[in-house]
Amino acid sequence: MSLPAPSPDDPPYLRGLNAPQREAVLTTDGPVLVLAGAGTGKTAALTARLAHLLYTRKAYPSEILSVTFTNKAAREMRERVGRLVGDVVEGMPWLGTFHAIGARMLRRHAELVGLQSNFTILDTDDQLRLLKQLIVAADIDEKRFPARALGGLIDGWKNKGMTPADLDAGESELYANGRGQELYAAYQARLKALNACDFGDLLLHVLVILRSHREVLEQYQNRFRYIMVDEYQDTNSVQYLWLRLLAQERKNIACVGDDDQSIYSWRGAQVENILKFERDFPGAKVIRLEQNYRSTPHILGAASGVIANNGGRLGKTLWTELDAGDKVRVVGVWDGPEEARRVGEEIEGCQRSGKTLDDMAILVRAQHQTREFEDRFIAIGMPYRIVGGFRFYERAEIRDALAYLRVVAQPADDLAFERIVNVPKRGLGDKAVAKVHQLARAQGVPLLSAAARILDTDELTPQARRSLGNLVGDIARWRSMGETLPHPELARQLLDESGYTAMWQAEKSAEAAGRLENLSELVRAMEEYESLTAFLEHVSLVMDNDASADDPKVTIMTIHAAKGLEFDTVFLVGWEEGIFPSQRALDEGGLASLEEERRLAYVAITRARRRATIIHAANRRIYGQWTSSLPSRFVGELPPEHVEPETTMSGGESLWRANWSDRADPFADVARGSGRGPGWQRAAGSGSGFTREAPRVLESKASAVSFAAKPRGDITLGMRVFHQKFGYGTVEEIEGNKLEIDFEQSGRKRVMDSFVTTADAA
DNA sequence: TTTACCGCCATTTTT
DNA sequence: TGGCGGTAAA
Repeated sequence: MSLPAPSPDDPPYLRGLNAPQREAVLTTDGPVLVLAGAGTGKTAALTARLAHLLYTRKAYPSEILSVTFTNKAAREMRERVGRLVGDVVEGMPWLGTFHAIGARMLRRHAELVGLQSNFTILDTDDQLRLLKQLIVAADIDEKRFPARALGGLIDGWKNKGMTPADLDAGESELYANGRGQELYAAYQARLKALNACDFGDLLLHVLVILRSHREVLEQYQNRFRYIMVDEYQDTNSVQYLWLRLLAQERKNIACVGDDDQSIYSWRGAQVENILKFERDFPGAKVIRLEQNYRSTPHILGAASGVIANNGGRLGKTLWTELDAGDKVRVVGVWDGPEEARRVGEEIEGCQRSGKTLDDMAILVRAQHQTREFEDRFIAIGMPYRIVGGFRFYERAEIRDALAYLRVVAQPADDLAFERIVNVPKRGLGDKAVAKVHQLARAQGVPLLSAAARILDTDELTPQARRSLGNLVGDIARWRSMGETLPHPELARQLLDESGYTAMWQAEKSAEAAGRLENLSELVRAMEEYESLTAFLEHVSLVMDNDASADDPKVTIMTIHAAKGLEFDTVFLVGWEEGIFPSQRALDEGGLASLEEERRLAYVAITRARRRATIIHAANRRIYGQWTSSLPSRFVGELPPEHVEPETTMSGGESLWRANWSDRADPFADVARGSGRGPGWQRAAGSGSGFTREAPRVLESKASAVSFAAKPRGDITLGMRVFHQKFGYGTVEEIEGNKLEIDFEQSGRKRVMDSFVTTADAA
C-alpha cells in the first residue's frame, strides 16, 4: 500500500505525523504491530488511529476496543481522542484498562461464573485478610507460609489463565507442601460465597466465559470491529489469550509496544507476546517508529548504550533531529543525605534559571527511597509530589469509610462488615465476632444476616447484644436512607451517626486532623459519581487519586510509575549495586531479571527530554545500618562519549571506571550475591584513596526567598498552625513563603506555608 | 476487651 | 530504621 503524501487537505489528526506514524494510523484493517521506541510519538499515533476510525466511519465508538494498562494512560487517551473528535469520545465504553473492561464484561455475564452482577471487587488488602482466614482454617502455620506468599502465587496463576483445576502438582507444591491447589480452590469458593472477585478474576473469569460460551464470544467478536492495545509488551497470558479470542474473527488488531520497555514480567507479563505476534497473526504488518521527538542525542545515546547489553531484542535504531544538548551527568556522592541535598540544590538552581518544578522529576527504583528526598525537601521548603506510595484509597480511614459504604451497598460483603464491626470500639471484640462467624458458617449466610439472627439468641453478653443490635439497626436504616438521599449526603450522615468521625475528633494526635480532612475529601469525591455503586466501582479499579495539579511541584516517583511520562530534567538516583539493579532481582531471577532491570534503566534515562543526572552514593543506610556500596554496573555501561562524570569524593570516578569498564563479561557477577567487588572493599576499607571530603554544602543562601512564591498572608507570628506531617505548632518566624515552626511533637522545622493550615480551620 | 509494650521481622515494582 | 504482630498486664 502506498501512502498518500502529506497534503494541506489532511484531516486534522494526521497533521504533524511522520511517514511511519501515518502508516500506523492508516493501516486500519488486518493485524498490525507497531514497534514504538521511547518517545517516538506512540500515543500520538494511537490516538490518531482511533480518531481516523471514527472520522472515516469505519466503526462506531462502541465498536472499538482499546485497552491500556494504567488508568493514567486510559485517561490520557480519552482526553486526546476527545480533542481530535469531540464529544464522540464520550460514547466509547470500551476504552479503558484491561481490568476496567474486564469488570464491565463480567458484570454483564456474572451469572455464568456463579456471581451476581453487583459483585464486589476486592483489593489486595481484602484479599490478604481473606487468605489469612483460610490459612488459619486449614491449620497451616501462617508464619512459615505467609498469606502474601499465597496471594502472590494465586495472582500468578490467574495471570497465566489457570483456574484451580488447571494446576499441576508442581504448581501446587509451591505452597505449604503441596496444598496450593486446595487453598486456591477454597479461596475461589469463598469469593463466590462473598459475591466478590479480586483483580485477577476480572480477567480470568472473562477468559473462562469466552472460552466456554460460544455465543458470548461471538457477540464480542462481532461487536469489536477494531481492537487496539497499548503497551503490548506488558500483556500477560490471560490478557493475551483474551485478545487472541476476541481478535480471531476479524483480525483487525493493532498492538503497540516496545520490547525494550517491558518491565512488568514480575506481574506475569510475557515479552514473548510481542515477539510472537507475527506468528499468531500471519500477514501482520510490522511498523517501526524510530524517530524520537523527546530526548537529546546524548540522552538517547546513553540509553541505547545501556540497553545494547541486553540479548534477544527486536532491535530498533532510535534517532533524533534535536541538538546534541548536555551530556548525561554521572555524579558520585558520599552518602544518601548528600544525594538528597545535592538534588535539592540542583533543583533550586534550575528554578533560578527560570524552569518550572513541574518539568523536573526524581526517579527511584523502590518506593522507600523517596523518604530521603521527602525529608530534605520538607527541610528546605521545596514543594514536591510523591506519586504512588500510600495512595489515597489505601489510607486506613478511607478504607474504613468505604467499608461502611460497602456494607450498606452490598449486604453480603463480609470483609467490609468485619472491618467496621468494632470500629469505632463498640465492645464487640474477637469473642463476639467469633460467635457471629460461627452462626454464619452454620447457617450459610453472610455475617450481617448472622448478626441479625444472633440477636434473638442468648449467645452474646447483654451489652454486646445491645451494641450489635444498634449496629445492625443502623445499617438497615442507612440502607433505606440511601434510597432517598444523594449518596454523598448518605456518606456524611453515616460517618457521623456511626461515631466514626467522632472517633477521630476525639483523638488529638497530629494525624487525626489530616484523617478528618481526608474523609471530607472522600465525600467530596463521591459527588462526581452517579451512584454509590458507580463510586465504589471507581474506587476499586482506579486506586489513584488525581491529585489536582495546582502549584508547581517536583515529582518524586518510581521508575515504573514514570513509564510513559517525560520531564525536561530528570534525576536518576541510587544507581548502586543492590539498589539498582536490585539485590532481589539479582538473587532470584538471574540473567532474565538483570535484563529487566536494565530495561528499567533504559526507561528511566529515556524519560528525560533535556537533562539527565545519574547519582550514586558510596554509603547508604540500609535497615538502619551503614553499608558501603558500589556504583551500579549500569553506570559502567553508559558510553563514555555521552557522559560527563563528576564526583564530590577524591578518587571517586576512577574507582567505578576501574570496576566496570574493563570487565569482559558484563554479567560476570550476577550470581555473586552481594555484588560488592574486592576492589571496592579495598578502596572503601583502606581509608586511603577514598577519603571523605567535607561534602560541598553550597549552603542554600539564594534558596530562601528569591524565586519563591508570594507568601499567603493569612499567617502571622505566634499563630498556632497544623501541618500534615508534623502536627500542631507555633509560628516562630516568617520569611517569604517559608515558616519556621516550633512543632509540639517534632520540634523546630522550616516548612512551606502552603503545607500548613491554621489550627482552628483544621 | 483493650491497651501498652516489646521484640521480632523484613524490605521492589502494581492493575 | 520502623512497622507490625504477639503477648502480658490493667
